[in-house]
Amino acid sequence: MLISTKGRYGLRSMADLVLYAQKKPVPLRVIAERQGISESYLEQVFALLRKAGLVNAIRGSYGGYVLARPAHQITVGEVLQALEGPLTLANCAHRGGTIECDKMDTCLTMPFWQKLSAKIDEVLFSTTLQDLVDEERATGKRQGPDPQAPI
Amino acid sequence: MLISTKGRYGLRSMADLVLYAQKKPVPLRVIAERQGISESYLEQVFALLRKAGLVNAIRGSYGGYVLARPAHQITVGEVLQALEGPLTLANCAHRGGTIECDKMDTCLTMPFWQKLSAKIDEVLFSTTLQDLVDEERATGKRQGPDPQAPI
DNA sequence: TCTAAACCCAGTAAGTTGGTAGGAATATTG
DNA sequence: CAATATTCCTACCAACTTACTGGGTTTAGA
Repeated sequence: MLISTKGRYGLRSMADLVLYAQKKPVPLRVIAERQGISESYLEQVFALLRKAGLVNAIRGSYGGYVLARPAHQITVGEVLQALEGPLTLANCAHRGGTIECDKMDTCLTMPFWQKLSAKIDEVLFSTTLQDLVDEERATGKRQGPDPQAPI
Repeated sequence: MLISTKGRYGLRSMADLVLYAQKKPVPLRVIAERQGISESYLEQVFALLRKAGLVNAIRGSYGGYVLARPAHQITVGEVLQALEGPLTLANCAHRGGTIECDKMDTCLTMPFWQKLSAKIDEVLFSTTLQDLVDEERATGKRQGPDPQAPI
């Protein structure tokens, strides 16, 4: 399992926000209940998301969390990077360049890691939160109220 | 860092075998020295590779390891799977099907994990050890003797 | 003022990582 | 047969990570 619960819970929670935080902020208690996740653990997840500027918090009663940007402007890669740290496969293959590897000249595997990383980034940073819920709508799995429906 | 040293050391060692184990077995001591890896740690890596049927061991003096199959018949995916265990991103996305997820019906992220896993597997299981050294030859980085050269 | 929420920090049990150490079994060479 | 070089096996370890739990503080709406 390459992605920890932090990343998986966080991504599910962000998708949850897309669906349910259109009109007003959603409190963690509700997300935790709906997604079956410990609320105090989710706190730590959202602390990271907030620090990364992906969600805005509204404190006090009737508060909660909302997306900081429209769903189609937040990529899955941004979310996972905020929660899991840099998504590198090896030191020699990470977004934006190469770092510290004394064997760069002779390493037989570096080009492979870089190629794989590029492929992964291609998916991660081209898929947005909107894509997640759109796919869901297309297959007709979703349960909650239609967030796009006029009220 | 999604791939641990076991996977990275192992892949580098397998590439090393492609280059240097054409005529006779290569002892761990030599690989460890050439790749700058602890020999006793490499032992554990090669125990896994042997159990996965990817290398054959020759015991005793003048022994060592050789590839169990030609380099173009061993994929990077096989090597990493033997060393890292199943390369799944989440429970709901692993090679050959879906397992235990009580939220399958409503999970917004499952299709994404499956799509990403498929992309990764595409690279992992279409790249062979031979491809690693071929790329190396193309860019002219390699140092050792040409294993394809007639003797 | 009551209450519901975000926020913050500390701790923790279990598992993983990246090794080290010591020795037993096996095969080759002299 | 003896010496040597190798694989093979098991146990151990310290540091780190994971997936939480708990206790309290601050903030804002009714």
